Amino acid sequence: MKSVDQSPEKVMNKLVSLAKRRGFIYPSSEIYGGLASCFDYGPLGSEMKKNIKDLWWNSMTRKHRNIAGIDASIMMNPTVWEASGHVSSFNDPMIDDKTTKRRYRADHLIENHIEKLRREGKEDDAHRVSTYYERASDAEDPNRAFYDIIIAEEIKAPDTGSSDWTEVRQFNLMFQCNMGALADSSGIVYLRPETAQGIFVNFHNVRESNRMKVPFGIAQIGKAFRNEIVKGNFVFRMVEFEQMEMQYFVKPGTQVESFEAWREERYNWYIEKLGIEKEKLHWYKHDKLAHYADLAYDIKFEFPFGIEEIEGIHSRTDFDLKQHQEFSGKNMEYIDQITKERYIPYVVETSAGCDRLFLALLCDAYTEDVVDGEQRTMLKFSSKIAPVKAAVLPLMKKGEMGEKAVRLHDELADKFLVQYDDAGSIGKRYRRQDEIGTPFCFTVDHETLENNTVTVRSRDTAQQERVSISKVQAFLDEQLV
RNA sequence: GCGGGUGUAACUCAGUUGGUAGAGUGUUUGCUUCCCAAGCAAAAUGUCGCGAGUUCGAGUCUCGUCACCCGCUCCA
Repeated sequence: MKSVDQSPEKVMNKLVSLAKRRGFIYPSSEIYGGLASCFDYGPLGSEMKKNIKDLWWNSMTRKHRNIAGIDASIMMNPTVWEASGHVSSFNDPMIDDKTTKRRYRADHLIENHIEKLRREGKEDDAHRVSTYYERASDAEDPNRAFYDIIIAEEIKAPDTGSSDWTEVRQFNLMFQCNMGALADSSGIVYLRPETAQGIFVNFHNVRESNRMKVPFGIAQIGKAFRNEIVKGNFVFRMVEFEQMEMQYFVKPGTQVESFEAWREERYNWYIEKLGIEKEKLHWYKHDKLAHYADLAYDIKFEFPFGIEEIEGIHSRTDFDLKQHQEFSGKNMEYIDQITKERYIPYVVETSAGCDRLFLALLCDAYTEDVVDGEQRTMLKFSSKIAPVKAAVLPLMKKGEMGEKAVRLHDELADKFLVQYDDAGSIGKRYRRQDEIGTPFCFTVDHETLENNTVTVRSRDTAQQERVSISKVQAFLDEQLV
């Protein structure tokens, strides 16, 4: 009964409006017109996100004796990002051609132009442009200066010959900010574009304090920031997002074996722990590898807008630790005390997008069906991730039913997130809970007053059974495992 | 980034040739003593995305801007 007959935009629109109406996700700073690609988690959203993170954290740290969790700072010594390659490989002045929609490095265009002039024997022109170019690089606004040269020299795109230029913009995926009161380059720090580096720089700290032996892992949940050019698809691609990452350090040569083991474990987590439909998960093998990787697979999910990545499992080799050894001058080797071997460990990374997973679960759970001839909207969350675990509803709010229901609610609230609702007809209250994915409703009714049992109404089937009021907590305990 | 579309109540939307803002749903309160969005009565909620301009007068026309959606493009 999934709404497969609906167009993708329809489903996404419904999800976005449901998410806002019921307090899962709001646009950020909405009263000021919002901010591109930023969203806030509301009361239900933040509870659900916490459930996701707790599940991940427990299965990745507590269930593994050789994995420890950390929470590194978002801002780090800027040299970290030089070592990781983030500064050098994505910090370029770019210019777009509006007609051909191609993008070029502005500095490359000018350098090529100078070379071309030399080849054509126009040494004077080449020298002149070259002088401008050198000055431009040191100018207060190099982008503007590059742009002025490109326009003045009528530089055209090398491949298309077109020259319908936009402004020159600095394209850096990292957000910069200034630490300290002075806004000069000396105080520049970055908001981390990935959480992984916080783990790598703490390799020895964690190994030492937790007496870790290879193979071991370090896990972390935290925010990362990317100044994306393309934003959109609700919370799928945000500039501020939360990663759930684990870096697993292994002996060189054993990385493939470890990689396969993690692939299997991570895939199964989605199906077994989160209850995502297997048919909606897909593997994607990277053919083009990032500079640090020797093997990379993504777990993708069938969103209404396409099949997109929710987790990457990458074999990162010893690239990161090696880089940090070189840039920091600190030895990043691991010493095996038994075999006396010394080596820089290889790393297998599992990196999941928390917000993407949130969205995947929302999409996966969205269901429209018919109960007694009436259409209903329901979020069929697994009970572990459902934000509200149960609702307590007095059939009638006045009198003894209301009092008993309040007592039951208060009792359950010690342990579970439960809602109390006495407004409107009982049917309407069930539908309210269906819409936010609450697995169970306990209704205090006439029979409760006679024999202290309540009606348990289950979300998925709308079926009812009776359970003793004293056993409600045990019932939930059992159902929510 | 480019092109197209959209923006009015919490949600979905209407709003005529420019003349002081509407509906349905939802929410709240009361009644109804209730097991799947029932009914009756009442109420609250609006920077008409934002800013300029034209006009005696702008939700409506013009320009700019922001946000979202679709397509393309890009993507460590």
